[in-house]
Amino acid sequence: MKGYLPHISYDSVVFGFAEGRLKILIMKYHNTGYFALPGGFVRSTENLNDAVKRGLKERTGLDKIYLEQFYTFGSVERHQPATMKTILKANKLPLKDYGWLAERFISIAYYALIDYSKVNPTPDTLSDSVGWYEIHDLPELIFNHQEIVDKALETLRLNLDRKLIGTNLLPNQFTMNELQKVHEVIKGEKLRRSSFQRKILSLDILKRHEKRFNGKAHKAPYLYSFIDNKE
Amino acid sequence: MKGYLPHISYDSVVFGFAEGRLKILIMKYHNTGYFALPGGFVRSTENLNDAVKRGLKERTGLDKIYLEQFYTFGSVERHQPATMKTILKANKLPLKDYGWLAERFISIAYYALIDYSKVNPTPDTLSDSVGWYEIHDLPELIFNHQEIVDKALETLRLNLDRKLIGTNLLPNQFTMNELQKVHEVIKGEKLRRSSFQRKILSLDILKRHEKRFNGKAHKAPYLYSFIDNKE
DNA sequence: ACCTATTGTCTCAAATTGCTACAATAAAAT
DNA sequence: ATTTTATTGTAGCAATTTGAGACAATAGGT
Repeated sequence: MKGYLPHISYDSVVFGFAEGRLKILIMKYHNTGYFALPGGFVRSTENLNDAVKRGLKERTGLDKIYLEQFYTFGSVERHQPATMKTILKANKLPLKDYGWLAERFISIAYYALIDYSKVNPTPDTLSDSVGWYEIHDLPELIFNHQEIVDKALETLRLNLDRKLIGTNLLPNQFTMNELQKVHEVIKGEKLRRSSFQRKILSLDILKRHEKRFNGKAHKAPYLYSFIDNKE
Repeated sequence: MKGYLPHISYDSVVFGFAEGRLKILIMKYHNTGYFALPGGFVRSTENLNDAVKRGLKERTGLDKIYLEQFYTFGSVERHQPATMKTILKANKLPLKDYGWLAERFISIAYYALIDYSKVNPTPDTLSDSVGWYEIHDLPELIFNHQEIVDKALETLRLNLDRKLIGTNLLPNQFTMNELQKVHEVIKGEKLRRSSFQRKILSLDILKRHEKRFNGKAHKAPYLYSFIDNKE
């Protein structure tokens, strides 16, 4: 317990984009072979959203993260005390102090969109690694974490056009082609180059910068950045 | 405590449609003048979703309800122990047994869509009335319940076209005009009759029945019902 | 028999999207 | 220096969807 709200946790699906693929952060627990989403708990006098931000800062080193709550998982089937007891034992943590971790939790799930290149994945005390995994090639995850990932991707897909969030997965400046690839990998389908470009530009949310000369033997693309406020 | 998960509650925004208006169920607490959304708590071995269904069944008498979770509110500002203590005092409930109600709660919010004509609003032990209020003409609500209502309506608006849910607010059979009014009142804008009709019919989700003769001096409209499964 | 309000549907204009084509161009190849 | 190659920016037209109005059909009143 020690200052945290009992039975309440959060899980986060941290999306990054690299090598043309959509990736998420997965933790591996010490000496168990168990894989899980990064998660945490809420202090007794802490805002839920702040708790999640705090946890993400610890795991990624990033401060201002695009973050969205998408579902709260509250089924009793989620509760698998044996799994958590195995993890505690592998970490030599006494049940008397840490047994509360093996109780039932209702977990609020968030997804985050971050610039892959800026992240410095940092394990916590229970885990010996935090790493990037391609979203369609994940190891087996504990509890219902695979379900959480699936729902995160589904929600991201639905929100992609409504909110203008693809840019959160890219560096400050990016080419139209990179943005299109982000959209394609989230939607899981190829998009027409000319239609995509026309659509995005008509939204008036991008600022055009100088070209990027990348040494390739063809016309150099313009760089764009996302315009936040436009009054 | 007594078998419930501490610090966890749910709130429900129950939508109904009557007199061309969108309404929701609001409870009034005994002897206090406090108004609130219908809510409740989760038993230690109960699915979150089942807890909400159980509560709605008690308040409305309905069994199969269209229900959707839309957000979990976890800010500390929600916590206003003085308000809850006033309610307990007005109900002559001793703090020693019921003080847990005045602690901090993280609340999972759901909205429900129901057939207004089928509901039988039933108060619980703390409240002396449950009644329908037009969504844009609510009394002042406790805690952050107004924020919850606002977010429920916003989510309903976003889901209206994506999911095919307008029919859940109407009786089994309804006219195209009634369905259009439901859409208009949720979106907060007038819709074109011919475009609306064309759009809805093209979805192939409605079955046409006989006409409804309502004694008015004009052409009688067809009745429709929602088709669930179509293979 | 005519009038009135509403319904179901058609039509054409306007806007959006799908798809192809083509000139521009950065650097490698000749 | 010229040609070649891969990619980019954008124009143009077809196909589709949506907006807006019009009109015949009709249930019941006058």
